[in-house]
Amino acid sequence: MGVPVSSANSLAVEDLGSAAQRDRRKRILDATIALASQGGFDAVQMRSVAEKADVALGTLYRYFPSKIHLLVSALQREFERTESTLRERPIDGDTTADRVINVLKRTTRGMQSDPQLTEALTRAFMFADASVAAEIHQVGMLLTSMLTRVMYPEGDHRLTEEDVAIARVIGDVWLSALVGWVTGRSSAAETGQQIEVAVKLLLRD
Amino acid sequence: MGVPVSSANSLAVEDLGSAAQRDRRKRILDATIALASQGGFDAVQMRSVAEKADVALGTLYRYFPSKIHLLVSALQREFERTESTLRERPIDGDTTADRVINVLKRTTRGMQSDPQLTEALTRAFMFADASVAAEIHQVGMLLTSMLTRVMYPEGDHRLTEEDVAIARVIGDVWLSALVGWVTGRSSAAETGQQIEVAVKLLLRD
DNA sequence: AACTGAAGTGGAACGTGTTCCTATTTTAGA
DNA sequence: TCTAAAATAGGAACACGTTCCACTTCAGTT
Repeated sequence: MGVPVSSANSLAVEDLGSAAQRDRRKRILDATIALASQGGFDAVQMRSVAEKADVALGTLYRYFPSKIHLLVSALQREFERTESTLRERPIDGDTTADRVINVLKRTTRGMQSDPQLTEALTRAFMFADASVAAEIHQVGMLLTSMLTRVMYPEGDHRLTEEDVAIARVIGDVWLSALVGWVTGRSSAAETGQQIEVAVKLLLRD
Repeated sequence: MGVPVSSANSLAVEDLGSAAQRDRRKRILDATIALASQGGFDAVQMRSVAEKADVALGTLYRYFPSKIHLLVSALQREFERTESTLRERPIDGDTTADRVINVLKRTTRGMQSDPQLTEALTRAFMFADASVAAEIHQVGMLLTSMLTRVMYPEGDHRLTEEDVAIARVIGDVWLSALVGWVTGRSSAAETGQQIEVAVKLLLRD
């Protein structure tokens, strides 16, 4: 058992020994983002990704066992970036609710500025089946922890179960709102509204 | 332009003139449910559905323009059944929260008793893109109205915007929980728990 | 009863995700 | 340095969603 959890799934960065391999992985994800950004989910075709990343199709599948794994991994990388950006700058807003709303709206605006990319990543996330559970779980944790940190920026706050539950519910609403926006059911404004209402319902302190 | 809205989408029951057509539509949805129930999303193959429904592939596509439309329409029919069953029997529970929790848990249990079918329908619903917006919207409305009715069983209650917002949030959480269960990220017990916590947070009266 | 357009049949064909195979290159260890 | 194993390249082949086409059947009109 030298190989960890990810053996059955995407090759995580930690699993990759050589610099060349890390570079290949990066090239693949870059190509994925570029194609998604330009043409959305349908434009991310495995042959195109392979070609753009200058990698054989078989190699692509060795790194990411399916299109969904690939896209969810891309989402994960993007999300980690967002999260670390967020970690740096202070969060403005007096109340807990305000801070959460600010952060979510800012993040949502960011995603809406690249609709095709958001469509691709969101749909992959939602379509993922059990085989992608590990990656999905990662993203879910990241989202929840991002939210709890925004709720309680002081590092010393001890999270109750209720805090975590609230963060989870907010995350759920955010995802639903995003799906609604991606599928053209709701406008950007409505999406923001939807999140704001939910947060205010949940965080009335 | 004799054909209404649904021209670009699935043929709704109302659009179908002859009894033979209504019957074909029914056969197709029955076949879909049967296949989904047996093998989930992947087992619902358009050729199999056509064969099982005793209909040509082209005809299947005339009735439902894509696999996703087909599955979402099946979901809609199932959901309407659930809803009308629910409408008959009285809802037990003293508080609003209790009633909502009871109904959601009962419904969830029902879905969990046929995991493959639930997987197929849920994934189709989540994967749907803009072209299925009409059908998805229908289902969303049905869910929200089902929830508000459970919240206020007396017909005379006047719904506030907040009531509707709460119903929507609960619906979002329910969907997320379902997706989590379908993808093996959470157990049936956790799913119930998740819903219960959210409802209690939102309906503390 | 014959005519006409819509609906249905049967099946070929195409695109893209996925798998698989062989030859070549790279890497690690002796 | 040499060699075996692992990784990659290149690409054929397969599966299933989707499209398309030629033909037949059906329903309504004259």
